[in-house]
Amino acid sequence: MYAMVDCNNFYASCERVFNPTLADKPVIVLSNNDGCAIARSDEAKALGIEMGSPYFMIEEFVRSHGVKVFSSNYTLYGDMSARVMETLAAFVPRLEMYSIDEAFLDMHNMPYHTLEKLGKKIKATVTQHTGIPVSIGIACTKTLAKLANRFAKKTKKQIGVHVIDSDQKRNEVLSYTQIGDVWGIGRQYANMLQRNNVHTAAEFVALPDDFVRAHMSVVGLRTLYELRGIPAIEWEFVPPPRKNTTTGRSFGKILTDKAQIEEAVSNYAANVAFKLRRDNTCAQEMTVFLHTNPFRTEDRQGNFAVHVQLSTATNATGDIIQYALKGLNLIYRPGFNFHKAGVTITKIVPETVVQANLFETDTNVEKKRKLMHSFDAVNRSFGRDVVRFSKQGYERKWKLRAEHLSKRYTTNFNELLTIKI
DNA sequence: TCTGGGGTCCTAGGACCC
DNA sequence: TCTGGGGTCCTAGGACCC
Repeated sequence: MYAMVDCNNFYASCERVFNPTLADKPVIVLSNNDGCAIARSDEAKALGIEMGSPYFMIEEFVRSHGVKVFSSNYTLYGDMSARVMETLAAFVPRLEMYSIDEAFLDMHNMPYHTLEKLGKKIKATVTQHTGIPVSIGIACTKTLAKLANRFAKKTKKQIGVHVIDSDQKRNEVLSYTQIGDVWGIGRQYANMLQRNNVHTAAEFVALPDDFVRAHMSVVGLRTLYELRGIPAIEWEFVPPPRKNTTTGRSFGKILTDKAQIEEAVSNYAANVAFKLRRDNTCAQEMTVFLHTNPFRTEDRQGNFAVHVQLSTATNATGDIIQYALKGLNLIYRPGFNFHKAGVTITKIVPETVVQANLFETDTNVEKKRKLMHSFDAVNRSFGRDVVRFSKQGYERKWKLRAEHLSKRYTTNFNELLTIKI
């Protein structure tokens, strides 16, 4: 059996933990650049604020309804996530962290009649340890556990736990679940299925295998089996190595000036280099991209990208910045209103492979590695990037907006929660 | 003025090889 | 009538997830 544990309205819940006055108030959390609403408390959902609503469109509404607004504070959410995961891990032999706010728990060998009770215990303990409310679904496949989780959230809010341990309970959840709410079935497939008179998960499981294979490939077939109670999606207790990694962002405002774009791209490159070092990997190939804003229909549009081969795989910030700027130089055109840029590492290799390369000609490799090690250590100790490369600049005209940022309560000594007594 | 960011997997089709 | 057959590798595009 699989338990799917999912934090309710995770980002909004994190903000509430450190500000109890928000307890029953509508709360939303905005995406990078304060662009869209990406997390909403139940109260905010009840007001009709949709997932992904552009903030500038709902700003008036939000103000007049007393909705509390936060910019994304990923440092805080990441740390809270680690605390939730740590709590969950104590209950089971193995756990798969599926996303920042979700985990599958291995409930293998646990007697059916104890599952509901255990679920409740897990939920209560997470609340006690972290203050984050969770919902739990338990079933014999991952996809059914996901559905059970959603069922618990929607129909058993107070209990927050639902176990599918019989055909009757499985049928109940399948009939309840709209086809588009099934894990693995997105908007395109939901539309296609509805055109074929399939509206619920129960109707979906009755489809012939051939139909699903033909219209939804083997991925759809896996979902079909999973809903029938046959496990078809493997455990991933150890996350597989990344195949690519991106740092790309919208600028805080439109940029046309090459020097400013270079500064932004240098910072994205530095960030990507940091991620590589954190994972003990190096970049072998990268893509640099530069986009205009598709919403500004009055502007001339252009999406430019170039693929860059690195002569030697590296994760040194200086090297990565150099390659990224070389790429940028190839794609930059004057006369466009640029809005977003980024660096994607498209071929990642383990650090150890690079070190073992007999044909390595760059004698500075070891020196650079030590330099970057100290570089990271210093920045880590300050909790921000105090040591920087000159190309990263200090003007930061491209910088993101974050006008509603909460504090990093759990990871920065200068931002601890203070209580007046 | 203002519309997020970061991933994965599968398939079809073309290039190329013997 | 009848235009080989069987592979591999790569890429672009489309679908999905949070």
